[in-house]
Amino acid sequence: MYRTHTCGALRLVDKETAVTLAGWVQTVRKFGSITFVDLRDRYGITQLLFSESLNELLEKNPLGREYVLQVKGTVNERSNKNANIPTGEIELLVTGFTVLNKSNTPPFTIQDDTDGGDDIRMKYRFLDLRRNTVKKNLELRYAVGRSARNYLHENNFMDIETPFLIKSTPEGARDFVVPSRMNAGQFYALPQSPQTFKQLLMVSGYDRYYQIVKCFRDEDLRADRQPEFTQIDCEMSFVEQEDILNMFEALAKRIFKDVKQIDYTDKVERMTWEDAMWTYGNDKPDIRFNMKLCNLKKPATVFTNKTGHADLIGGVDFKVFDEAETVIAITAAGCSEYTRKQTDELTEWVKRPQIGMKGLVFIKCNADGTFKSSVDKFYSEEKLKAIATAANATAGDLILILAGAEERTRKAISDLRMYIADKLDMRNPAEFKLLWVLDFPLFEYAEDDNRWVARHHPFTSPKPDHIEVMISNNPAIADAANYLAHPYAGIKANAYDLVLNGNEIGGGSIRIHQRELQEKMFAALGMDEAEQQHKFGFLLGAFEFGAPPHGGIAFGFDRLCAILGGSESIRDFIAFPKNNSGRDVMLDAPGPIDDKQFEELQIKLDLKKES
RNA sequence: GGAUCGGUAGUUCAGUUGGUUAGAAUGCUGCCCUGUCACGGCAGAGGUCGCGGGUUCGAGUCCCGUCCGGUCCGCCA
Repeated sequence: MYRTHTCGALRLVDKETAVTLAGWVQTVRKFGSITFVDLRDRYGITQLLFSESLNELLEKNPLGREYVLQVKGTVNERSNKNANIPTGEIELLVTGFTVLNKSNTPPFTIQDDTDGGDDIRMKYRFLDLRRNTVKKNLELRYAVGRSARNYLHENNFMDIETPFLIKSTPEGARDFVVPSRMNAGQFYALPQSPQTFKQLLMVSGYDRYYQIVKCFRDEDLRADRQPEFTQIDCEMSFVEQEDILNMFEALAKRIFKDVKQIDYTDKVERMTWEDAMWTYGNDKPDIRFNMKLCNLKKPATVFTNKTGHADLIGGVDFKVFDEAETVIAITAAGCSEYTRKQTDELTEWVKRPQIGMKGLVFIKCNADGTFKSSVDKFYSEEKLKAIATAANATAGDLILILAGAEERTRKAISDLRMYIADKLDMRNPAEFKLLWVLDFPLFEYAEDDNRWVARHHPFTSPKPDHIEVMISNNPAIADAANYLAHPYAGIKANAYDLVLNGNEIGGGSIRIHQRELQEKMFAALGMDEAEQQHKFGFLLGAFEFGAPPHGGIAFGFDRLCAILGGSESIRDFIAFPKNNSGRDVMLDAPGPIDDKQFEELQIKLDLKKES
């Protein structure tokens, strides 16, 4: 038997017990003729005490960092206790030991506050994973998964595996492809999600399905995006949107409870996509803080029932505003005392290429009720006051205004809102606030191809009221410049996103389950009958054999874990993540393959040269 | 596809207008130390300054290219 206890198990009640421990040497502290060693495993750290009698043995078998050690001894009450660790009241008085394996000196220290940078830690990820901080993240991930599985199991969901080797359907994200040896010249694709399979499972009658499953997308990466990532993938039959929202906000609450011991009793707020875009300029707003947008001008299009305060800045006062498609203000509470340097910094921030605005207008609402703005020479005190009232600003606040093309300005002011909120510590990492965003547009206009693309995916059903519009209109876009006038632009989907603190953690929809509507949808996306049959014939066929009404949702598991763990990056919540370029720096993957492999695949490599 | 920041000791970093022998901390090695737990003290080893080219009397420092890493935009149904 290698060990009788783990390194986190022993307490004062075990005093005098003879035990055997095994683990890794964390540190060796030689202190004259006695030696302290911290022995570490997954469960904790136990201090070992080597007395003078063992010095000869220690000289023959020296110990170094990360050596794998088996020790026999008796549990001893410490004379100096350490309140910082659970085993701090005891130590093991060593009677004998065996070095099970030696170790090279690790390239970075295996400690919470490691001296290693990301690069070296990823290269030696197996050592990084020994660190407590990384281990805690993986434990959190395991807890989230367990909580989700328990909840879904209790609600009759059944875990069913779906295949990884499937067919490429270049709609949406790029597929990772895998060549088939037995079918020379043909390729599998790795699934971007098990979407069609879970729908087929609904047709098969497995009315509540879930899977915690890897998905693959060959797109460029970010701190919160990996080429292979994990979803909590769910689908239900005989449900309406309301059923799904209730079922899965309860799942989110359950995870909060199990993992963070948070009783999320508040009702989860709901907001239409239009309201989210209008009020926050963003389809995944962080609603932990207010700072709503004030549209100073009626927007050109997009919104059907929204009007801005056109009268406040209409006319011929300030050319930049008068000519801009959109003018939007936000109020930074209590910032009227910002110095020139601080406002300049904000201006520089919005002028960065990533934001891409030409400038920033600000109005200081002074404590005495007067105003000081960068547009004083264009606007009267009365007008500034009217703007302040509209922007919900009071004395002591700072109003920030961006103007420009609608889409860009909306995105910029939304980014600025988050930037200001971070600056003012309005995003409390210990607070969690969920939000359902509903009624997304069904279609998006793809300028490059002058056609419609599915905003969510092509299996999403339109709102019942909008089905008629979809069926009775031709999807062809005659006037590309005025695509928003096309009836399809206004069609809303039975789709919903679950947003947590400004992050999309889940998204789904009520699906199409009738062949005719699905065909119409494919046609709207520019697929003719032959292409539909070739790519999705199996699904269209299945819909003719009693497909029930159904819908579902998928949660981004890695991202959810990162948010619950208080991190921006999902990499620390994945045991073996890829880097920014999609490489595994530990394996040095991807890499070339042998000529023999090419031969078996009957493939000849002919890389296209860059022009 | 694009923007931007970085690459100097095992590791994390500093390195001034280009100027003698490239530093610190930590880790590592040796010696001393019987209550440490970020132990302490003394001594020591450790560098193709990512790579290639250029400018210069002289390049870690300036220029060009390239590779690698971080972040972001596009992209991510």
